[in-house]
Amino acid sequence: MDEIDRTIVNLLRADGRTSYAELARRVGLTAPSVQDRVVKLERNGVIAGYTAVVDSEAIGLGITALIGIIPDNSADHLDICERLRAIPQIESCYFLAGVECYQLKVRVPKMADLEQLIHRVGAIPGVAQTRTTITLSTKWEDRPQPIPSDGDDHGVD
Amino acid sequence: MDEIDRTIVNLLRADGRTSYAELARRVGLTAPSVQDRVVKLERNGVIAGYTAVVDSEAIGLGITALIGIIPDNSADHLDICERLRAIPQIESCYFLAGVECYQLKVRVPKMADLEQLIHRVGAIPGVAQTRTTITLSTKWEDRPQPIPSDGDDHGVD
DNA sequence: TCATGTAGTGGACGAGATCGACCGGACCAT
DNA sequence: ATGGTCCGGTCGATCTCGTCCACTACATGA
Repeated sequence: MDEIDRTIVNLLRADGRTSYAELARRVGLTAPSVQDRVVKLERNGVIAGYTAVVDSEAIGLGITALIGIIPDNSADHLDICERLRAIPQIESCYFLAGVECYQLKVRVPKMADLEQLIHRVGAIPGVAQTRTTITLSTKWEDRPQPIPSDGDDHGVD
Repeated sequence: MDEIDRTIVNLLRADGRTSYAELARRVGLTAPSVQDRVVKLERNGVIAGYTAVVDSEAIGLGITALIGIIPDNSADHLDICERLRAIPQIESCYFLAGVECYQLKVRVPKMADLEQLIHRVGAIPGVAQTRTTITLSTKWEDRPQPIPSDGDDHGVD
């Protein structure tokens, strides 16, 4: 994970379809060696994959909400987690240090779908209470920040 | 936005580097017509871009936190938003319906950076209070859900 | 009936991806 | 010092892919 790797990762975060040839020109290497580095970054888990960034409103998922979950004492977190994962509308799921020990980011087409979703989450065994907040607007989302160059490889070779 | 477009978008969300030739094979068209569709999806804003999915821990951003902002009465939201945007560690920013009218998702290398960040956000004029929650683990994040096929193009041609 | 617009096909050509062979410096043990 | 080995890179050949353009099929509407 040297300076060149960081540059490659930053370029691929800015445009995930950048060709190896273009990356090579940017970092001053040839295409095969850039490809070699990218393959290694993928194998090491630094690059987990590539995805198209889609406007959720344009595909009919106009409503975004955050749902906090307060568990009861009997909560089996493996089970809760599994049941949450089975709900496709939950795009993100964080385990938090706080009373609300999960926060979900969900997207649905209509308010009725959100209501149904809240009921479904609330019905999961071990969930004592949920607290839902509608997002009025998304100012920005998943903006890549520059990779810190503190030299440490953080355990990933 | 027909069934083929939805398939293309789903394929590109699953792997943003899928070639036009491969997409063409999957949807039963030729590469040029698939490219034509993708270009239109990009122009219409359905596909906003492409990005590499990076493991934040592997690049030294091991700490994720959620920061809620409670504004005071004098809050100038355009100004707040602009100042928040200038902080690179804030990866996402939602405007919410609630007492905490913003929620930020931030990533930093170390706790000391988080502390500094909280002070910086708290010092923004119009911010009365912040409430920070550390994420102990990310169960999953930005999982793409199938595009609802309700036929409506949602105003985007 | 005939223009017109839309979406797709097929071919051609340049660019990119990918593989194997080779090169040179760093490191290590003899 | 010498030679072996590993690592990362380059070079060249080949195959695939991207991209442009001309042509076709089909639905729409005057």
